Order: sequence, then structure tokens, then C-alpha cells
Amino acid sequence: MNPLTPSDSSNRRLLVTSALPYANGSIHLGHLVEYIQTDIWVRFHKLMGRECLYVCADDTHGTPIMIRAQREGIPPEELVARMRTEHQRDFAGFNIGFDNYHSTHSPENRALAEEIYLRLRQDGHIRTASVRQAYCEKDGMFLPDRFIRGICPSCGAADQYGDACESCSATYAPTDLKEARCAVCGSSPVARDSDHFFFKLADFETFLKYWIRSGAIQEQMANKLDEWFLAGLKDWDISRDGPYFGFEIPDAPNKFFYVWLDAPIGYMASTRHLCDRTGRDFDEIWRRDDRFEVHHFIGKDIYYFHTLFWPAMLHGAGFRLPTAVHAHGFLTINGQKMSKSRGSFLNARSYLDHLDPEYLRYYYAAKLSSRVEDLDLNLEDFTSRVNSDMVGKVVNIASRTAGFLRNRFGGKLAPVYPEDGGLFDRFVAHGEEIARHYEEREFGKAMGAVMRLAEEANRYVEQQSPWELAKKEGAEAALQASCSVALNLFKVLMTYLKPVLPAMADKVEAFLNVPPLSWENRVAPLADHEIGEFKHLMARVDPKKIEAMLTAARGESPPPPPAPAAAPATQTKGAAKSVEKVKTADSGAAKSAPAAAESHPGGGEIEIPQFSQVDLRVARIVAAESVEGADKLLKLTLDVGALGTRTVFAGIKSAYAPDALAGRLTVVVANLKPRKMKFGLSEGMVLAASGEGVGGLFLLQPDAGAEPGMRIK
RNA sequence: GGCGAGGUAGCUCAGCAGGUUAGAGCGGUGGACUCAUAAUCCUCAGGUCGGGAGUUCGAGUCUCCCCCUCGCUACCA
Repeated sequence: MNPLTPSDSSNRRLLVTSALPYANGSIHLGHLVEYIQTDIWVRFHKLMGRECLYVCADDTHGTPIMIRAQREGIPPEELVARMRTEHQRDFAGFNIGFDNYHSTHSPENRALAEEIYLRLRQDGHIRTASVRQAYCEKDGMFLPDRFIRGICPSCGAADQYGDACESCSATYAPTDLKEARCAVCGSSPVARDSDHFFFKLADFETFLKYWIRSGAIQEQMANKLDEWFLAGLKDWDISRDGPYFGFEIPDAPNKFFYVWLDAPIGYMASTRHLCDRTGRDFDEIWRRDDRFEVHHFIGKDIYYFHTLFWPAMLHGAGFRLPTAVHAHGFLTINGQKMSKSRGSFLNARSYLDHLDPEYLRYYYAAKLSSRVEDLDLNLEDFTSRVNSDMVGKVVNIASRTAGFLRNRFGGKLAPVYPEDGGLFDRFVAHGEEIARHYEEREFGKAMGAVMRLAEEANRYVEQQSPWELAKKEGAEAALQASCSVALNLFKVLMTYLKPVLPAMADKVEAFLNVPPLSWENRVAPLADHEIGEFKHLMARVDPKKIEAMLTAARGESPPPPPAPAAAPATQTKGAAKSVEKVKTADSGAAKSAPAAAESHPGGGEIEIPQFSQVDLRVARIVAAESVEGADKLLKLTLDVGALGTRTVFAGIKSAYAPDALAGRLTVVVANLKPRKMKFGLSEGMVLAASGEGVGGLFLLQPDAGAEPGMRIK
């Protein structure tokens, strides 16, 4: 038997977690893949009558939180509290049913982090070493790589992070960066030594090698981990110098636990909080492994924290190990990675403002498997799938038969469950297969099985033709019988869908006038029973609302303007590629076919507000010079009046000599997102005309009298 | 550059211990019906299974090479 699917025993007890969302950002649809996946799994186990505890918490520590709080002028505790409220509200909106939601900035977490650390230290798994790091004297703090910006030592690109160049992909130490600056205050950092604490991961190599092949993690993940073993396990730096928002390390003043040290411990802290609240025994869950299963659901991006550090920490500190770590892939939207700049970054809140959460729960369920695969949210597919499966197939069974029972029989089902040729029993029997799919996290297969049954139920109604029976004299019993059968089939299906659609299940329970549906009680058909009034169980997805959601999302972070025809044709290869992606994403989000939109980048109508998003300005070319190493680019220095001076790299060298440009006026896209190019930062785009197959490039120029900085509209 | 995942009908995906005419849902076509949220039921629609080579009596299904997409990573976890 697959170790990931423990044998079914009715007295299974489980603790289940989703990864802790970071308190620095909002919940988005990508996060929700995981929370919905976990929630469905948890609800399934509860539906089966098992004890299943679902805990989570906000992940609150680290430099990004500290700095953001500073910028907002509030204490980090306040920021963290606010984000937690927001997160919990979003989760509630999607019916994520945590049994406990806590915070890593909690006394429980501090106590457990200290306990684990001290235990590891006592057993010799912690060592100290001096580390040289960038230090900002003005801010009085060490700077993580991401908080250092400077010029890439390899290619000279400006404004790069301290660890790697986004322009040329070079990697380096922060100390190699030219003209390094603190990302917070802009001053130059200095190198400074400091003692750090390291967790000696290599002490656990043998144990880990065994554990990752024990069936606790997916094979794909285990394969990837082999790479790390091959490279050799390195000690893990678990301390940070103050100021740092986190927990101070025992016996080490002004040293704090690195955020990733105490984050997974948050699973335990939340458990403890739950136990204290409900009188359960924490030790029974986390200090021994024969009472509870412990399952972590995570994204594939954080697998090494959960499959190397985390089990090693637990093992070293004398706690139990997770029963399993389940990783899922990333979300794409219309085939593309979610992206703020492409306007496809959908927050949980934006979705909830326009659409029913149950749509998304079903759609994700229909596409989720146990494998580590990315999941694509294709919005057209989303609409047709939800509408046809949920409304057309499932809800329809009830909606087409409830009326007869209500109008002709006062809502009464047949006094005895009618002869149905074994249909009901087969529906019940399919529960075993569906349960197995749920258990194995093959939700897509589970949904497929349910839909096949829904089709069968509709076929049954078709064959019985209650609307014919309703017209026939003396066919009352047959009419009542066929509708009773259909509704009983519907009830079984809703039981199967309850983990995915808790809100609809509630409505159905009210409609059928029955106690909460459970896996066990699905076997008993309803007879001699009065149902309630049938009301709409689910509205169809309205494509207009999807459009509204996308528009709103774009409004939150305006995308680059639609590619003007005169975009400089010469950019680096990588940059050109990015521009194309932007186009594809935009056309994909619109209702026109992507292929058609791509072949006519200028096609498709837009509204004035969209056009107004492009800030076109008159600019005077103050200076123009050729760029060393670039054969098509000219570096232009532009005077844009009140907007100041801009540097723009334009691909017009083939048509203009630098000397001929100085002093003349032209048009610039002033709000184009600055693009890092190999030769420096380009802060806009000048407009020029060019024709397909026709040579030449013609820079736009306003009539005499225009002044630099004037808005063009 | 390294590693991982993937490229199957218009769309979303199954299939893969190699074996009869490659499947499903949606969309599309034609028909039926009118109870139902223009839902449902029946029928049809024929995609060189990314390209090439190989193994085999026989390959989406195995091997090798190549192309493309996505992601991670780049002696820094």
C-alpha cells in the first residue's frame, strides 16, 4: 500500500496544515490553490467522520515586515495584526475552515522555538561562526541581499539586487556590487563582521536520506532533493542581528531567530493554541507519532524548508516527524504566471468582490491532482466548466424535479423508496471510488466521477419523462416516484461534492430538509419525507463579472500601455521577449482569441480611459549619444519639463545621427515602466513611425510652439 | 548553464506494465424534448498524439537526438 494513503480506519486522527502566508502581502488566487486543496481534503476527512484538525497562522517575522512597518510609521506588531485580520477575512470568504488560525508572533511560538533551539544546542547541532555582511550605519542594521541595490559588477546594469543581476543573470556577493546603496535610506553600506548561529544540517544527512524515501513525500520531490544531497548539505544560518522583527535567541542578546526558523514552528504553535483552547493534549499530537497523522500542504517553492530543515529540526529536538508533506504546483492565469505588470495579478479580495468562491473551489478541485503540477486558471474554461458541470448537470437534477413534488405532492417524497433498477445503490457504491480519489488528493478524478454520475441522473430523468407523467391520468405514483429517485440521486451527489462546495451543501440540506450530509448517511434514501422549497443553489458565472474583476485588478496596478506601433525595435533579446509576453497576457485576458490579437497588435478597440493611461509628453532631446556595444541604440537625454530629465534608450541609430537629434522636440511615453537594459535604465520610450518592409524610421515631432512636458491627449 | 515539469482534437485534460478503428468534458454540427438557471437527451464531428531516428511483429506509450513552453537554480539554501 502506498504510504501516502494510510489504510482506512474509522478512528484515524489527523492534523493538517497549509503553509503560513507571509504578513507582508495579501492573499491572492495563487495562495488559494493551496488553501482550497487543503480545505477540501480536511472537509473530506471530517465528512468521513474522522477527527481532523486544520491549523494555520500568519508568518510575521523578518526584515521585510520590519521595514514596511517603519515606512508606514507603525510598530510591526500593528502591521502584523492588521494583515492577519485581512488574511482571515479573505480565507473566510473562500470558506477555508481552519480549526485554528494563529500567528508566529505569539507566546506559544516563542516558547516552542526556544525549546527546539535549546534542545538542538544542547545536543551539539548548533555552531557559531563569524559572517561578514553589508551593514548600513545610518539605519544601524545589517542588510539582507535584497535590501542592497547597486551596479552589476559584471554587465554594469544599474539598480540591481545584492545577490544577482536581473539583466545579465550574473551572481555575486553583495560586496562586489558597484556603488552599493542601502535600499532603505540610500547610503553606502560598509562591511561588518558578526557572529551567527548555524544549524548543522549535515548531522542529519543519513536520517534525511532515509526519510525522504520513506513515502512521506512525493517521488518528484525526493528526486529533486537528491540534488541537494549530491551538492552536500550545508549548515543553515538561523540567526539575524538586531534590529530584527522576531524572537531574540536565548543567551544571545540582540541576536534573533531567522524568520524561516520559527515559521514552520508556527504549525506547532497554532496546534498548541488550539489545544489550550479546547482542552486537547498537544503532546499527543506532536511528541508521539502513533495517535495523529500530521500532514503539511505546501507549494513546491518551499519544499526544501519542509523536507530538509524542518524534519531535521523536529528529529533533532525530539519531536515527531510529519506523516507526509504534499507539494502542489503554481497557478497560472490564462497560461501565464500571475503578474502585477500584466494585470493578471488577482487578489482574493478582487475575486470575492465579483464572483462566488464556490466557482473557484470547484474549478480548482476539477483540475487538482496529487502531482506537483502547475494549474492553469483559464477564465473562459472556468466559465464554461462551472456553468455546465455545476449548474447544467448537478443543480439541474434538483431544479427539474423539485417543482413537481412541490406542486403536485406538497413536497412529499414517495412513501417508500421506489424501484429504480439499482440506480441508487450504484450511486452509493461509487462513493468508494470517489473517497479513494479524495484520499489520494486526486480531486480532478473525484470530480470526473461525480460528473459522470450526474449525467447518468439526468439520463434517468429523461427516460422517466416526469413532464409526460404529469399529463397522464393515473400516473401520479410514477411521477412522484421518478422525482423522488432523482432527488435521492442528487442528495448522494451533493454528499460527494460537500468537501468542495460547503456553502451549496448547506443550501441543499435546507432544501432537502435533512440533517448535515455525511458520507455514512448517504446510503439511506429519503422516503416519506417532506422537502423544503427549492431555491436557486448557484447562479451561472457571468462573463461580465469576470471582465469587471479583471478591470478592477488592472486598476489596482495599471499594466503597461498597449504596445504603441513605434516601440523601438531594438531591445535586448530578453527585453523583447518580455514585451511579447505582456501582449499575450493582455489579449488572453480579453475575450478575443489570443492568436488573432497577436497577429494584429494594434487591432481591437479600446476605450478612452484605456488610452488615457498612456502618459504621452512632449520632450526635448537635450543630448543624444551612441552606446558602446549596442549597434542599434542611441542613448537620449530628454527634458520633459516638469517631469524632469529622463534617460531613454531608443532603437533609432539606423535612422538618426546623434548630432542631428540634439535640441529637437519629440514625443515620449512618460509613464512606461522603467526597463533595465544591458546598458542602463531606460525611463520611457520615444515614438517613431516605421512601415512593414519599408525602410526608414521617422521620429515624431510636435508642431512649433509645443513645450517640453506638455501632455499629449 | 544545471535541474524539474510539460508539449495528445478549437479549449481544459485522460490515456502511457507498448498491442484491435487514440479517449472524456466543454465548444461546434444535426436532431429530440420542453420538467429545468436557453438547462437536458441522442447523433456526428476524424487530432500525422512537438520534430527526427532507433528498439520491436507492433510505440502518444520504451531508447537517443533536436525544437518549443513553463518553473526552479546558478558553488549564496
